[in-house]
Amino acid sequence: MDGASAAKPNKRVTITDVARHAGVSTAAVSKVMRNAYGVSEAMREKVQAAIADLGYRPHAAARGMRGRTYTIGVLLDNVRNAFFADILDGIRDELRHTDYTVLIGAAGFDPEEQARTIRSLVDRQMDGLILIAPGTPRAEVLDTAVSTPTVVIGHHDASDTYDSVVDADDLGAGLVVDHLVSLGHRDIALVSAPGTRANKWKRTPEAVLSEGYLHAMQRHGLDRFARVHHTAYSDDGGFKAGMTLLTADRPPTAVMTGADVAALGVYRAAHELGLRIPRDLSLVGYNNTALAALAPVQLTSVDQAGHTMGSAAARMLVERVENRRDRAMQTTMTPRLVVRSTTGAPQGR
Amino acid sequence: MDGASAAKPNKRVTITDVARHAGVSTAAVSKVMRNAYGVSEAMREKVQAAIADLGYRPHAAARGMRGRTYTIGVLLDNVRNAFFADILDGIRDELRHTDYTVLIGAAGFDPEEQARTIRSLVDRQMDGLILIAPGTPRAEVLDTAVSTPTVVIGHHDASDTYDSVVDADDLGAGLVVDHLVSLGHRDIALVSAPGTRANKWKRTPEAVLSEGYLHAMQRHGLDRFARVHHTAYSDDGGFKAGMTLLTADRPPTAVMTGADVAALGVYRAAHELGLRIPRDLSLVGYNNTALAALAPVQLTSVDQAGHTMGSAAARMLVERVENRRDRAMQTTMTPRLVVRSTTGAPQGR
DNA sequence: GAGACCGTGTAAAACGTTCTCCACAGCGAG
DNA sequence: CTCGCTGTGGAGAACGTTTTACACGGTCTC
Repeated sequence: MDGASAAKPNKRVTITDVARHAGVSTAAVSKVMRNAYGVSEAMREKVQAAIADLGYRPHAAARGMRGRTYTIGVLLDNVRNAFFADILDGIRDELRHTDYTVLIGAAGFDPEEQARTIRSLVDRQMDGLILIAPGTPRAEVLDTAVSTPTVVIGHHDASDTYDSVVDADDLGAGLVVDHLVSLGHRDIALVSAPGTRANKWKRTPEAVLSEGYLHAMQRHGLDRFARVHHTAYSDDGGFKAGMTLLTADRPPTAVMTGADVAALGVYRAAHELGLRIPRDLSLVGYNNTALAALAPVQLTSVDQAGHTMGSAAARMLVERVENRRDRAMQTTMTPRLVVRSTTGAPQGR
Repeated sequence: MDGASAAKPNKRVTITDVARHAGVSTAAVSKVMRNAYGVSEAMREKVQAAIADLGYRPHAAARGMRGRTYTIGVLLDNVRNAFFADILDGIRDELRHTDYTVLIGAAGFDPEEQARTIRSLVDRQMDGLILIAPGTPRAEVLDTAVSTPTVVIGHHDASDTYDSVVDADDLGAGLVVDHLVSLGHRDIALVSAPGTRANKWKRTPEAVLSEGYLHAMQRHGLDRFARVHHTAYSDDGGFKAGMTLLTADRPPTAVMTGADVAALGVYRAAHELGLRIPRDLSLVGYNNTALAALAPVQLTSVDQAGHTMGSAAARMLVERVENRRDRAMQTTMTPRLVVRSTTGAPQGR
């Protein structure tokens, strides 16, 4: 292979090296790399041979100074959420055979830190951004979207600046309520995320979910049973919510949650209180993550097609990056109920 | 005016703008930014005021052309592994109050794609790399480590080029075997990952784990019971392994696995075969991920202190990036057994 | 009082690309 | 023969930083 040039240590092969080796100008090499207009077949071949010979890889940072950087940045709050992993897979699969690389910024839940991460991505000259349910003020997102193509996943607030991909969470909530009602439940509680973020997102996934839940309860004439408990989407948050709900005067016979992991927290609470599932309590999660399907769990959940959402987001983003579309658009996915063994008919007690 | 070329409003604030605003040279501003030697107090204040005034943020790509980019790249195969999430948290916490940003490349399991991702990170001028159990040929890692400071997590193969952080997996295996033996088990099987990667890593985590297991079995005089089953670390892989092991002529009374998720697959197999845990089968995972602690699971597992491993890796990497150390080093963490309710005394059957 | 040295600041040369012009050659039309 | 067009290639100016090399004025030392 290249035993000869192995001697020189860490010297990168640059476009100039390629140009010299092929006996052409750097401009020509650049054109070939970007397959831009104005190169003859002969030129293309000559240059490509030189590129292969030298093992040239363009320096992304340098590219970023003038043109594209062929990098897509993804912001998410935490890597632990298996639903996000589905989205990421979708993004990756969509982009696999393109020149784009996906880099992930895991920012944590703190809005300020998320904002910092977004700025970092922009400073690093990402060609486009995919923000998964960002907690930063909407104004900031709008701001960065002006200069960097952006797709927001999760929040239903549309915009003419950024594109968005959402799941019809209201429909999802309806599916769950319908299912539970058809089993005979009437006292159905919802465990949702705290919607108190003072950041101008009006239609967060949790808000839309709650809305759908309330409408569905109303539709079934069960308004008076409706109650929403807000808590963090985590095992612990779910546990606390479960404890509160299940030790109330008139505990619900069914609990639906906005995230699988929270449902498992409720599960733990029920367990601790000596309630059996689904005999004494029916439990439904959301997102249908790998957790839900686990052997000892078998949680009824709502599938959001995270993979599809991810690939849709990636596709939309690339369209924008490559200037093939100049109007904002929204994509909405339809959720599907996956019934497993944590839901059943309520046993009178 | 036309809508097409509309709006290039967002002109970035550059170092030149700051320099002009402060009435100094760009070199001076640069020095202040990097707090380099040779600026008077007055100068520093003047420049910092200008920076604040204009909201200047250095352009990382441009920085990358000459100096640092203040970005650390992390390679991992899949985001789903909760253990990796712990490591990431550790990295993030360590770097939180520094100027560095962490970007994650999730490459999947294909070695070729992992290699491509590593190259991407290098091309994007990362200051340093943290590779979590990379599947790429060792030679390639050594190669990139020459030009970019690199920390390898997981593989026990040491090097004088890259730093490494590992868990004493052999000790971990010993802990598990000791625990199971003390409960009365003798027929203990290990479910490990396929070690057949032809990529020159001799001492992968799985290999060291198997080694530790075999030694421990030997130590207890249980050589003849020792058996290692290789499978992918996934729910499905664990299920298949469980099926094979548990339907054998002389099924083991205890199974330990190299990953929690695989243990849950075995759990599913046992469940399907009508075996109760821990009565008919004791089960131990590895990594003590959030999965293990889940209410319906309560899996005995080995804690690897992923958070600490991550922060150690980050600390070591920054030392290298900032040239505060020029010798390679290895850090080894000590594992700890966390006993939950999937292990118990074997019931003769 | 000459030289060496110090601390502070700047000018200008990189860094590796992209991209806008411009030059040139060949060719068809008038 | 000139003109204008077209298709191909290259020169060179950005892009926003860092860094080197040096200038300048002042102090210290002998």
